[in-house]
Amino acid sequence: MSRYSAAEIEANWQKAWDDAGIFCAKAGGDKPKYYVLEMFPYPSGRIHMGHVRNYTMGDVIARHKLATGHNVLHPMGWDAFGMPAENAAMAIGGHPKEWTYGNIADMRAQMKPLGLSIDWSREFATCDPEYYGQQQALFLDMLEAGLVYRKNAVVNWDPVDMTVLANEQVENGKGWRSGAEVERRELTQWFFAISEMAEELLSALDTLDNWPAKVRLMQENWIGKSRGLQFAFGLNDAPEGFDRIEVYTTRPDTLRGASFLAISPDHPLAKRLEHEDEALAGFSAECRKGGTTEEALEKAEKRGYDTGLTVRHPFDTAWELPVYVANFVLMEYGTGAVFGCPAHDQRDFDFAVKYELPIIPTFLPSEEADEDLAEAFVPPKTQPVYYIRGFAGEAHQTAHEAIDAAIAFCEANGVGQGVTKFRLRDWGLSRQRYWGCPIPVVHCDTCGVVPERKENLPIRLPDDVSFDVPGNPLDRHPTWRNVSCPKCGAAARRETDTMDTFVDSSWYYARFTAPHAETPTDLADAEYWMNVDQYIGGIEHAILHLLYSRFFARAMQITGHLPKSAVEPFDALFTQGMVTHEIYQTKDDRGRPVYHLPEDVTGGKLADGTEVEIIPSAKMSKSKKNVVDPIGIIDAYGADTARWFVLSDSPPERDVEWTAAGAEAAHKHLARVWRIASEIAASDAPEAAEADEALLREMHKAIHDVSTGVESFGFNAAIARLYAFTAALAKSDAGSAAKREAACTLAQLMSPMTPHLAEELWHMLGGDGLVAMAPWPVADAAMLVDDTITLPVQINGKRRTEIEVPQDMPKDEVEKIALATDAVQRALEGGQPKKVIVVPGRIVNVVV
RNA sequence: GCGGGCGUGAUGGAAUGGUAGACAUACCAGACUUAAAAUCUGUUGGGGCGUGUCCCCGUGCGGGUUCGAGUCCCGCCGCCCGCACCA
Repeated sequence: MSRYSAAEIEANWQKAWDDAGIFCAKAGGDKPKYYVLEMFPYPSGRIHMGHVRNYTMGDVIARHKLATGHNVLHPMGWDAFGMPAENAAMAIGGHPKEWTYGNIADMRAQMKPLGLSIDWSREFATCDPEYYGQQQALFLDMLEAGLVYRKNAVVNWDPVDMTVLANEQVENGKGWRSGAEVERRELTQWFFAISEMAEELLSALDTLDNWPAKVRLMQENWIGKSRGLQFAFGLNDAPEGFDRIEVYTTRPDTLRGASFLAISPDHPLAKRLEHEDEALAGFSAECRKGGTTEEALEKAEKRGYDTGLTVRHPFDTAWELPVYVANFVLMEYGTGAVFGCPAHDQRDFDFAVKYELPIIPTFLPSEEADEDLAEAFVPPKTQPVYYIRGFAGEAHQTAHEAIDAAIAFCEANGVGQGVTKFRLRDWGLSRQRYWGCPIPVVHCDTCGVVPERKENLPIRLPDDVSFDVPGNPLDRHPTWRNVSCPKCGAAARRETDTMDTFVDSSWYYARFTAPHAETPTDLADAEYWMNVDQYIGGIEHAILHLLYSRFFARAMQITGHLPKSAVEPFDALFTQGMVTHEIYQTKDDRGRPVYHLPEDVTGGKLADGTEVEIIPSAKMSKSKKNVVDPIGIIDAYGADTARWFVLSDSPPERDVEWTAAGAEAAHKHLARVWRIASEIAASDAPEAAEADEALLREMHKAIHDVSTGVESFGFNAAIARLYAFTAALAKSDAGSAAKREAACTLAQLMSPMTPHLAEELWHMLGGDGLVAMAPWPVADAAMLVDDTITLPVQINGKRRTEIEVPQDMPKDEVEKIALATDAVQRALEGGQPKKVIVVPGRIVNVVV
């Protein structure tokens, strides 16, 4: 071979790794274990650059850990249930199962050429009956433990996908997948009791030191803990059973400014009143119709319906407040009833103005401030305000202090009690879909809901289904649902709902530790491999997947499927950025945008010479046609080039822009490294003491910086160092022995990023065995510091000159030399310096 | 509205409070070549003259702390992300 040929090299070395079986993980042994996992892909059929970046990062970690003497687990699988398979079946015919397994085969074939250090023997798809059968077993155990239950609830119904969605899957009132406006329906559904663990899921966030603060914060906000007062208003002329209206408030300090009570149209009292009040029924119906999108809510007028009823203020039974049914009160949060304090909430203020209700301030910005407010006075959180109707007498207090005082006052006077509430709702898992894990229960007319017997698992999805009509094919299957009751043997019906696909991905990491176990997990294997030491994936899973997984890890502990040590599933989390690309656009004759693929654009022009408009980089998407296919890049340059490029340039947590020029440059560099190494392999230059020493120093600095970079997700910085080391090696006058040593080290340092080229270099230079298994080089601390160093000399904090001094020269001597320099002498003008700061090895600063 | 993050050359970006712009891209110049490609070498934040191991300015804007601030603090401006009729 006379030049770098990725195609030849990569296939060979992949085979060599396979033959040696070096990525096959076995529990046990003396080495410390290391479990690195990237979020497994949905088998859409094609890998994209985002996958390449994600899996390359994981691979760098995995290979580095392998080389540093760890027993590494690095598995891969498929998040294979879900809507797209059914949509494909509806659109192009065929069966979701065939579509999915076909896609998995295609994607596996596209992924293999990347040369990832994956233990493919552990591969599974969540749609394998062996996997979802164990998930059903897990479900039954959770059912027994009271972690899953059934209830009648108002749910989010996606009219396009014709299924229920979890709260987490509704974004701005629209289905996360279909984008359709979500409707409210009342259905009997299965729920995971995640809200029972709210406090634990919240407080344990503090232990996740190696998670991005942003993700922890997002989860904290999602769990939404609040402290407030729950109390009741007494209702005058109450219908039976409604003499007390429960209210929850986080601002009990404003209770003396209350001027009305507002209840949700879905509040039991409102529903009761509807029967006798037609106008109210009409009002409520209209409220329910309104959309829940951000825009709709923004525009929607805050409206109320005066029920004519009144409540008594808890502090003064003679003080009566009107009761409204209002369109802005949610039944889902708190108690479905709120008191309005117009003085300190703009919405309540507007409401009060509209319905001519009193505006009573409880506090003011200062003692001098006017009590007549032109708008609501919302106090700053941390600054004290002047309470005129407070609970600690008239006082300057922060809202925080006042709230505590109010709760204490109310509790002491028997008006309600302080309570903690969470925003987190239970996770509805029922989906009215075919391509998901069947919920293993049976409905019996006499026994009710009966869990399946474990020996009947897996409850397999039937193959003979059709998708010619919308809805759930399981529901209309002629025989599948007809079963006998596991308890009494009478004719019964199988549950036709399947599980939310987020269930599948909530425990797969645990299954990887023993993918063929006859139970969901094997405790010994789980004990050995868990927790995942490093998890890598997109920030888009910050809430849903990661919160559900944290819940499942706990649930699996309770049901005995994970050891006590595995409370949190993921010890460290890294969220990587996206791969973006410029968008190329022209306009058609009606002025509508037409997008063009990057490969069709050269120098800003199409093949026919038409200029394209270049729109700034954005996430690669089919609709904008700014997609670069990894397969094309691997064919043209090889996997190592693609891997090198996605790691260079941008820090891994940020987006990286894919450019043709950048990919080409990456390839040029790899070719250069190959050339330099082959020259070194062929040369027999004599030793050159000084140059040899200089090169070895460079080498040890590179070892240090690359090791640090790889360990701290500073891949771009590690690569920058490798560029510099390569340049130093190319320029060096060292003898061939020293050069060979340096080149071998270069191969080792490059091996996590460009494993195939690294093996080739290693082999070419006479390295022993596989570089993948060679012990990672260790930097010699003595070689990291030069004997003489260049110290910058500042005058009044500005760099003016520099001095060469021995590395270990005492401070006072360094100071003398610095003061003797021309620049300092000039600045001193014969006088004495006011102060001299010498930071050893860093800098000298002379203050004149 | 609430919460968080970011702002550095033409571009992506580097910089434990210690030489701002590493490394790469792009551009320009040179070597090799009949020529191009490939390869190699060099220059490139702005300005000034006195062309120097020179001086001034420079990390969104304004202030502060410090011997020293891209980095820490306060206040603005801009962009991005998350949450949101949450009581």
